[in-house]
Amino acid sequence: MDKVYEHQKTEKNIYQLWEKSGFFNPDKLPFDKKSKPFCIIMPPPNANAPLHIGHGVFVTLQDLMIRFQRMRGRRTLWLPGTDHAGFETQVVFEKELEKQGKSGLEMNRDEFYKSVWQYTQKNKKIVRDQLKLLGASCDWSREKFTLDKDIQKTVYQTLEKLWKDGLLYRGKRIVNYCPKHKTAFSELEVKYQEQKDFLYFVRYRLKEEKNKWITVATTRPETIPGDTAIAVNPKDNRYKKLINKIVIEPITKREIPIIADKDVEIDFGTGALKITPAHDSLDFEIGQRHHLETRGTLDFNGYFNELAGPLAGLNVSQAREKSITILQANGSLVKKEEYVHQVGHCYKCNSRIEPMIMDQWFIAMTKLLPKKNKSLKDLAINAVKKGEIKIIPSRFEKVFFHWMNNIKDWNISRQIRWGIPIPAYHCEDCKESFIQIDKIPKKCLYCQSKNIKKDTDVLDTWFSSGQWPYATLFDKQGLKSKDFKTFYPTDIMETGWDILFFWVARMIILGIYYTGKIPFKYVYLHGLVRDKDRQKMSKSKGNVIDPLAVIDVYGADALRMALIIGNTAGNDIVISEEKIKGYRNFANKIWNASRFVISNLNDYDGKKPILNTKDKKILIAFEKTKQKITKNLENFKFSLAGEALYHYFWHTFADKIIEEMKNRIKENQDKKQAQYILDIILKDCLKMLHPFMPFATEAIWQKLPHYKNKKDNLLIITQWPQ
RNA sequence: GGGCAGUUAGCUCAGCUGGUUAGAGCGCAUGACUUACAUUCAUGAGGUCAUAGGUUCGAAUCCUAUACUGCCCACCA
Repeated sequence: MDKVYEHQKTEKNIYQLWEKSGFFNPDKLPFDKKSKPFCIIMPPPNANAPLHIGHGVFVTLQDLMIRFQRMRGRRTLWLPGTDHAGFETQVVFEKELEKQGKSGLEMNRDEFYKSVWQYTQKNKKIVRDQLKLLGASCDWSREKFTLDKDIQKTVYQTLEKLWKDGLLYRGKRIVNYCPKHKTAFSELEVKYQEQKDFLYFVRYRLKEEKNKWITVATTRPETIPGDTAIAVNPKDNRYKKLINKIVIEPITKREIPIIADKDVEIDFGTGALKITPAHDSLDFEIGQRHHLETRGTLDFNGYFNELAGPLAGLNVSQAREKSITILQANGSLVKKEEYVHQVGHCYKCNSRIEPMIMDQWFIAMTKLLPKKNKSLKDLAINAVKKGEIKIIPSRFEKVFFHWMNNIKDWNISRQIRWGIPIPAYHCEDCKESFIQIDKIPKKCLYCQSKNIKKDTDVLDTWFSSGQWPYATLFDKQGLKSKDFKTFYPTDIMETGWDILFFWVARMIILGIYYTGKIPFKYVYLHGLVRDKDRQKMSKSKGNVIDPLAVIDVYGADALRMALIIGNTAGNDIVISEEKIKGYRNFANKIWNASRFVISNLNDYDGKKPILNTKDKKILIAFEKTKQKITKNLENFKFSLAGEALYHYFWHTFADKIIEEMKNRIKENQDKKQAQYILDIILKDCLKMLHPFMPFATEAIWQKLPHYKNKKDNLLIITQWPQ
């Protein structure tokens, strides 16, 4: 054995050794067929970029659980995959094109799709190689991509079921529209930011009485041409007499009514609210209640149209300036006040989100399922309430309930080109829309007209990844597939807390809805990785740690250990090069302690000698340590388990036990007992360290004298010390 | 506006179903090339566990306030 542990020499060979064994595949494990299965479906990384250090966290934690359970004799499946990541990938890809001086707009739809396809295939391969470098013991024979034919088929079947159950509808609603990306988003993709603006007080003259006015407060005077009413609270004594009167809108001089609605806050501004149903969600709601016209004055490129009168052709900020000028000139602007409020922005490009009315597909979250007294929302809430699904740490259950209780219908239409096309058709004659998944329809489902058009939108990427736990386990038999029967519900969903709503909640909803069963029993939420100054890692800050570079210098085991220790559920973790270096040293410590033990076992027969009290005490203390470590692992306390191992191995086993036995062996005092203790403890330590630091421990295991010539004797499937 | 978390050694954090002198890693100081390992070893310094009350025989750990810090959620125009 070398004097220093050299990971570069070892890691690749060891991974190949495992792969060749086939033991990543649960069907090939030499365990009893009746032994309990254990399954984690890997959260699919986006196939649009190499992995970053944050991915290292999930890979390490999941591989840790997987290896632990495999060693405990469970038929263990860790199913890998990648995500096409619709909008995200399109944005990344277009940036790449830009760098080359090209534009996605130059390509037609098919060309664009094909180019992005190739791009993701390339990245898929990179991601796969990186996962291997990290030591991920996942079953590559079951690898999936969210755009695989079978996955898409399942996604369509879920969509069709929702449609047939009346839970999928198309409707003109206010959506969050990004004028730069020209697509609508769900609530979750909107980032609210505090912004300093002005609150403009604008007066509208009453039609019948020349000198009477009603004043509203607005931050968006440019939307005045879209006003179709002024609303006041019916309880507001100031305005009671004005209800149902007509006023003149001050920019395009249209006549609009004053109406009464309970949602108007008496105390805010003047207590009178201008209603622009086409460009504000509350206004839209009020507009619906009062059957007001929706007057869309902004087009999808972010410019005002002819309905905006004098503002036509301007963008939002130009229109705002011009509207103020007009209002000032005709005496309608009473005053303006500085005003700080929250404004929605696109989470990607930070453009201001424009609430717009669009025809989109929505999933009804609160509508009752057929023949059931429950909605999709209820299904998810109940599963967590009843404890069928446990979220770790449990404080996130509160957050989950809060979000679920206030959930809105989910807009799953995206106006982009990369993704799973929505299998929907619109009839030009009767204006109805319908879903058809197997073949392209020739006629309208409702009026038999042949004048139908395909929907050009794609599905929100979370709609497909929301079905990941069952879609990945299905084969042609769907619910009856062997893998589905064996591994579903899966055991643990391990992911970051930042996608609890985006992803975890949707998996729970869709999983229970489609299969009738929960998708997983536990949700373990890890924290985000930060640098040593607690800063979020990002390329623009230049503080990113490239996992590959780290592995190259310090080894995958060191990186894994650094990502586990100090990492507790739901809390962000801090990582620095010094920390990784420390665990590189630990790997070397394990190597050298093992080297010493192995070199002193030449004349050891492996039989258990009679031990004196002192030696027995050493073994009893070790038993306790083993129990503590196992218990911590069972309870998701990975950091504590790792720390205990680290500390025991270095400061008890290496510093004390080896030192003592070294002398005894040298002086030939109770030598057999000394050898026995070293052998026993080393082996069990290697076993327990294996899920944390798989490469070094397996490499050492292969050098243990007793196993030199035996086939199949891999640490990866060795039984966990009891 | 609502909610959640954090505040423990110079730094990063454990510990928190209450119980002996409060722990780790890194850093620091001093001394060692002792044939498993200098990616090492030995020894050591360093904390009124944010503040103020309370419960208790006993609190870093439970309760109540307060102060910072961070995060999440929300259609007051």
